[in-house]
Amino acid sequence: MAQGDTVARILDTAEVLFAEKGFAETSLRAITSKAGVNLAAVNYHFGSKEALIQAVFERFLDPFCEALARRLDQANGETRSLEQLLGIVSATALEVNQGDARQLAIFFRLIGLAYTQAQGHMRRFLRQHYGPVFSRFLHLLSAATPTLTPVERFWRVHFALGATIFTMSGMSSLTAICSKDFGEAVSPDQVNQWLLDFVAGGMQAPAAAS
Amino acid sequence: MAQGDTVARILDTAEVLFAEKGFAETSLRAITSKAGVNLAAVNYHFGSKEALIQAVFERFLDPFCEALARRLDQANGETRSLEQLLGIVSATALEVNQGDARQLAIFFRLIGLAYTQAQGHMRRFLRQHYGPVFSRFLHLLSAATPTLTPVERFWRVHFALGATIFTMSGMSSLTAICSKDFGEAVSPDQVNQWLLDFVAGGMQAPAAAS
DNA sequence: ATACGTTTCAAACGTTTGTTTGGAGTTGGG
DNA sequence: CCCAACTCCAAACAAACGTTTGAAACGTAT
Repeated sequence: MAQGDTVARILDTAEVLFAEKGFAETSLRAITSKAGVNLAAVNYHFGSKEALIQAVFERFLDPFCEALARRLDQANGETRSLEQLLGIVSATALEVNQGDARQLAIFFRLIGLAYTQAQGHMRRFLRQHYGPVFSRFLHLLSAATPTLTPVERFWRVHFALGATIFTMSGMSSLTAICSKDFGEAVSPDQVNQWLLDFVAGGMQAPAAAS
Repeated sequence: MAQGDTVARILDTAEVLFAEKGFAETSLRAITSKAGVNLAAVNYHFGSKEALIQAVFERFLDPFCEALARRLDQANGETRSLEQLLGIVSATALEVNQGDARQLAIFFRLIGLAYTQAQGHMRRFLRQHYGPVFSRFLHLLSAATPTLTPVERFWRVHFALGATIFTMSGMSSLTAICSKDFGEAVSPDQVNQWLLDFVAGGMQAPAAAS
């Protein structure tokens, strides 16, 4: 057993198991035994299970938000279409996961879990740490969808978030079903492109007369 | 305490608590104490916690699928546009929940949980019981979106599912944020209409040249 | 009134959970 | 060389979990 970085081994294993089964369904014993470290290591290095969960999120969300901010800076001043803006987010997600499909699925699955399983402290943590970047993106999005009212845009953003998170977090099982039913394997890049088409179409859809 | 229907009281309470916190995070003690029944009542009437979860799903999914099939029958033969088809599903969801916004949120939250937290037996149960209705809807959807390839339609359906489930399941907290940020309260019906616009736009979006 | 099937109840069952403990290894500077 | 700081580990901790038990309470037909 390669000793040394117990912390990294715990984070690696916890990330995978959390993505697979959720937070409550993943015990510290499952994590530590699979990681090959002692049970007490989690409480020693992180303090508690909650702190471990936060550490897992920080490790993959910090680089993502930094990379996103960098790309937004880089494309600053240029006139950006909605497609360009969505493409930046997509490219950032691919960049921080180095194009690894498995890790990309974990990435989105964790984000989805944060949204659906987060109780109280987790939501506060996310908003405090990553609120500013999200606000900045929202501001740019406003410029790219000038015909929408703020309220309508608010809701469409969440529709788009739902489509993205939901699909990407279930990517592995969905691609399996897809190739079984249609006999053709689709690449994550292809799905990603289709998702961009869908979201762009939805964001720009005309408001129906009520 | 109104005695008599312990089973219904357990189902009512479990439904709410499951929707709030998920399956694993909701203990039988929390359910039974809030329902005002004895702890052993769950195992006596349902057999196990798993069986209780399935019973909760049956109770709200059976009426929904029956109502959906009825409406699809009723509109049979007519040429149906995509908007009409989506409207039928939406109207069915509203019908079985009697327009109650709170119950509608619970409805979608449970469906979302079934998708994201379901492990093995639950997926099989859902597919066995409700697969046929879903297949039938898919067939009608194919007719309404003739320009899409089967594979592309498959994925766009899941994008739409994600947008719907994700949004509706978080409806209560989202409407709270919305009214806080924009000062105006939006009705669930309004959100529902906006969602239909978004999904229709996404489903009919042109495929981008890669 | 008696007997019977059903339902409710308090209490305990054995597991599993997150967390804590005290001592054994390991490492690097005085 | 030795002390101090850090890390690891087997073991135990209290608490919470789903489940089971046996008796009490109930309504109903005999």
